Amino acid sequence: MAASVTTRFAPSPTGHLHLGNARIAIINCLLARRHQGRWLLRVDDTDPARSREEFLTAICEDLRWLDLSWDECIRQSRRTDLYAQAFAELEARGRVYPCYETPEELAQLRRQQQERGLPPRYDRRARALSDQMHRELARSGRRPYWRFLLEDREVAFRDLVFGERRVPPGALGDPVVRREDGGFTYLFASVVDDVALGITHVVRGEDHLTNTAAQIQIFEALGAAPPRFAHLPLLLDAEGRPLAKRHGGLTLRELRARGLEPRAVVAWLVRLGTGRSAGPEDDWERLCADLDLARYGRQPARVDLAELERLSARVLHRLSFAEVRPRLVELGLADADPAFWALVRGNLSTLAEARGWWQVVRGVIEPVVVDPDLLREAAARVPDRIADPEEARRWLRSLQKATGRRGRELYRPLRLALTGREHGPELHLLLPELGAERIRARLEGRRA
RNA sequence: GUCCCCAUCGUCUAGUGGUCAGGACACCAGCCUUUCAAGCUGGAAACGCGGGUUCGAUUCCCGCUGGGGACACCA
Repeated sequence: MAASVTTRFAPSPTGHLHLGNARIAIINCLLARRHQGRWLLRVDDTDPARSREEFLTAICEDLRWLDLSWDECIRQSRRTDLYAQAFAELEARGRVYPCYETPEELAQLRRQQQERGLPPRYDRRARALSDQMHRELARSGRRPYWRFLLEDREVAFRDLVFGERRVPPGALGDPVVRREDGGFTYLFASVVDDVALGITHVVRGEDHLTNTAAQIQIFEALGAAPPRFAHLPLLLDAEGRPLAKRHGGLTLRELRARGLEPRAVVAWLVRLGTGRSAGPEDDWERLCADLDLARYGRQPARVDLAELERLSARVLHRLSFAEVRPRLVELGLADADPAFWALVRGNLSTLAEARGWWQVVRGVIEPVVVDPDLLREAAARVPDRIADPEEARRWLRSLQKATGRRGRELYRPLRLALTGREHGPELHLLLPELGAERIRARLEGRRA
């Protein structure tokens, strides 16, 4: 019954998901899971002009990348019968009315109102049309578009993020619910679906906040109790510009291409705006357990990609070999083993960097020689085998004695020769993985 | 243009008519360490501006500025 929670994520397939969309999706999913409820993917493809199948495919792919799985996928384009039925109900109750203005006329009306310092709002002029005129318009082939007749009363509701909201009568114009082409608008279809699907919590972006009062009236006109609403402030980029106005850079696809860990993206997005920071230990259960809509602030939060990238690296460092194995295979590292992963993971910022280390550990690299004398000495002393870190330590200590070098003086040249890099795993852990042959060759400055 | 929301360290935020204005992430330093990372310890860092109200405002009110959202036969 009403004990359960049902939420939905309602993207329109008109573009790729960006961080802001993803945040809404995740929070909806988390809220449902937290209450053992249902999370639905509702595809808002009521606008045939802008919706594209390939975007839907991409959206699903992106959600799966984040490891979000929906209980059901609903496509609004296949539910027009349902909307028509609800529309007929409203028509029977006199809550919708036909209008005939052209887009140009409406634009002109808005312009005139603005010039007079008035808010642009539909003036219900079509309500004044006589039956006679309706007949004439119909005969001339004009098809109407339809508006929902708002009641002149205050609408009050409590938003889970924005708090008590009161929308005075007259603050809103009658919303369009059906287009001239017969299609239903988002505003209307959304309500009908929320009723039909038993949505209990509508969590969406702040851009929908002003729709809410009108939608509440539609819920009520349909004889349904409105769900709970939570509107989250939109996200801004590092420069403080709205994400939606960006050309790119912050879509999920781009972040994935950049090598970010999906688990980091999820945790970071959920915590953003709450004052609590995300850590690598924040798995799904943890995020679920302390989700609290009331903790989100009302001001738009900024996206700091550098922060996300840091978190991503820390998440990566904790992944087990079993978890990354399939991805290593995808990277062409089918032979990678647990020892390799344990050795290098702490030095990665993205998984793709493992390839470079694979070259270092099991492949061929060009040594960097900065201290030939030292390296020659070291090469001459490489034992036949270095089986484990303990033996490696012993050898390094012996080198210390033999060369009189210690600390950085000793280790930096060795590291550069052996790995070609300034930084990396600790040498005593690395040496056994390299093997004596490779070590000797690289210390001698040979490509190996 | 009209309406709504917001304004505290770099960032996300907590908070109060009298507080050492707290935390987290980032940052800086020290320790540790063969490097990086991690870890530990310490440090620097904020109440947008102008008026009120008040014995006293970061807190309450007004204005300004700034930011966000809405005002589509888009969603």
